[in-house]
Amino acid sequence: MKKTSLNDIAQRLGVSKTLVSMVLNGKGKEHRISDEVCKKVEQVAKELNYRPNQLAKGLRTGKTNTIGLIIADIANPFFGKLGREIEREAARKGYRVIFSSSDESAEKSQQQIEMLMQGQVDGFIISPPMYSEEQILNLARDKKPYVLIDRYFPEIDSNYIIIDNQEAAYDATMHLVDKELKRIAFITINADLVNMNDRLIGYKKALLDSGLPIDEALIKVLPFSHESKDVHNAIKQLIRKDKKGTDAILFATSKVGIMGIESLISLGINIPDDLAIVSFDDPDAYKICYSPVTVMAQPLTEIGKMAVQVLLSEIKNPKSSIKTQKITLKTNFVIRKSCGS
Amino acid sequence: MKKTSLNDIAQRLGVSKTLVSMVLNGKGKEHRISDEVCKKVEQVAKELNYRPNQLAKGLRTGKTNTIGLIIADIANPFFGKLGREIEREAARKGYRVIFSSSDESAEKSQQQIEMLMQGQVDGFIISPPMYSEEQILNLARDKKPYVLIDRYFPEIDSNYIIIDNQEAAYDATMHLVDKELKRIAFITINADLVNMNDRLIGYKKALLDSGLPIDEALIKVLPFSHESKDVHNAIKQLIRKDKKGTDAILFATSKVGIMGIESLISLGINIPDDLAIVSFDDPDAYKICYSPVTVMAQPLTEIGKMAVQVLLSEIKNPKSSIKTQKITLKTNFVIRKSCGS
DNA sequence: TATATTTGCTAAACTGATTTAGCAACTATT
DNA sequence: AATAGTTGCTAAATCAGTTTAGCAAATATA
Repeated sequence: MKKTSLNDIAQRLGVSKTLVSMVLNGKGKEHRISDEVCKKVEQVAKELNYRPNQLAKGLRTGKTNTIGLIIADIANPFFGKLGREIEREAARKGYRVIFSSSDESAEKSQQQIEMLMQGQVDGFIISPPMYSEEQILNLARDKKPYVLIDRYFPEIDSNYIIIDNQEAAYDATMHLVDKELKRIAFITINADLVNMNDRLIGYKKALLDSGLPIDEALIKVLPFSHESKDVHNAIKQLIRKDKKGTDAILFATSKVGIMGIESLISLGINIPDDLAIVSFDDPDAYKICYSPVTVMAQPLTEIGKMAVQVLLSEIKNPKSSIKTQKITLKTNFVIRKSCGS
Repeated sequence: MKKTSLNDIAQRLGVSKTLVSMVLNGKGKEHRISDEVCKKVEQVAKELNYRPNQLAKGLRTGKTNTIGLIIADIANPFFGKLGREIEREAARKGYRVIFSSSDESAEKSQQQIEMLMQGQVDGFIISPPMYSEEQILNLARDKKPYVLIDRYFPEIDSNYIIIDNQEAAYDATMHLVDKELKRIAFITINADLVNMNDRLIGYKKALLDSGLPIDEALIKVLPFSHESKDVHNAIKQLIRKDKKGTDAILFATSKVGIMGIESLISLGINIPDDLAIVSFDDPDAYKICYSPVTVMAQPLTEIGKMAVQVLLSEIKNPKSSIKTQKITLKTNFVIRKSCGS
């Protein structure tokens, strides 16, 4: 049972495949094909269960209706949820999505972009790893539509959808300040990424605006490829009894936060009585902690939708690439028990 | 800056594109192309940064080096992690992965399969939703390679990779029995899927083998599209003080388990003192509960690897479709605090 | 020396669609 | 009646590769 092609339909009806193609693309009227013939073509197409070969179509038209999505790790719930939203919106617009996890490695992301550049995707949605500026510039040079998400490169004029990281960190910190907490720690990762930087800036700004000192001992920058033990060490340093101690911790990512809570539990620290915590992102895990975690949740549905929309607008109207779309969304602050309600 | 094609290379060297194609596919020797020419071709290809157009290649060869993955929901950490493993193994073998979330809907899965059947994937890895037997049979009829994961249809002879759900549920239940817990509840979902059925069977079998009665009041079958409130109601019924109460709960999925724990927390139930719990699957959330959850973890890396390997073996050697590969893997029982000890 | 084989390469067909250019046959206009 | 325009359709080019069949020249064999 071979797949039916345009030619099969054409031959069966004794017409040209040109005609069949036109009719099935809804251009029958436009090309003045008689109604009678149009109907016959459509009927036979249905009968033979015709599905156009997307490869042939793509080869000829240069469009594949496929989006390449490059994120850090699809197993990370943050990217999983974001990926789902992107998939959903793309499907709504008739697009498929190819996922690739870059593990935050510029090298892998480079390989993946190259692989997908070989005529298989119409554009990219990318959460670019550190030091991948070159790749992004290459995309622009090759006139391949793309949108960055989660972070961007300030020195590159590109489309992007991000959240206001500075403001989010500022608000989260201020919430802790308002609870009369004085020694507020910040645990983040050593990533040379604009979003991480902005979170640090927001945190510091909030302290400054509140007249609190910025104590470098309270700012823990974990190695980029951080593991449980790195977080555990940082936390042990923060809660050392002989030092002045810590009243609260702001976690820069949920990955760090989850490890952090694991660590705090193992140390017998009571949240929020001994220590208040607030974290970026909102994984399920935070809802079933003994003290559910107050979070700065990202509007994943919005981000996904906007990313697809911006990308498609660029795919469909390449001239618009003159003016890039830079979109900053608001976060949702969700107050739970972890910072003392 | 147009993309360079085979022809560009051929013209620049004054040779045929046939030759260039042969050389770049490593068939220079085989076709007795002189070493000198081979070298020149390779050099120019590198110079012009030549990347073959995969659409053209796919059109001619009928191979796309792409796998279609259809799962319930990529935002669900279970499928996220599994997807990641599949992606990893596929990449290792030079394959890309197109993800599609079916939301456990046969209709959506049908649409997605159809979409991807249009010449874009070489084969499928599918976690088939209920009542999608027809689609699977169609795949077989169209001679499209595929592998089922997580569940399968007993009446269809197909490749699949699953875990031993009966044994897993049996062991989990037995662990609770060994703790001298008598009234062991089972919360599952109303899914007409072989994996869910097997879990129920394993649970019942363990009770029988232990001489414990099977009390239907302890078996809560939630609606298929279950929400928090469904779980909450089930749990309220289980712990009603006027009834005999419940000593332990076995959750059939982590989605149910997470909602269940949320519910138990809100009701002020202490785990494991008031109630022991064990769950299938092992999301991050279970590690940072107040009482980290004892789980029956699935070997996701194994499942992903095997799925890709079985699929590729079938893609590369279609005759082997005579004998299907049915693989059942062992689960890992991870004992944590949630069931005492 | 004549024939057979090997070497090194190419032309053309093919995959399955879209798109351009254009051809009959018929109708309308002058 | 001659010209112009419309209607309804098709042939062929095109996208960028792979693959088949085969050719001329060089070399080997009888």
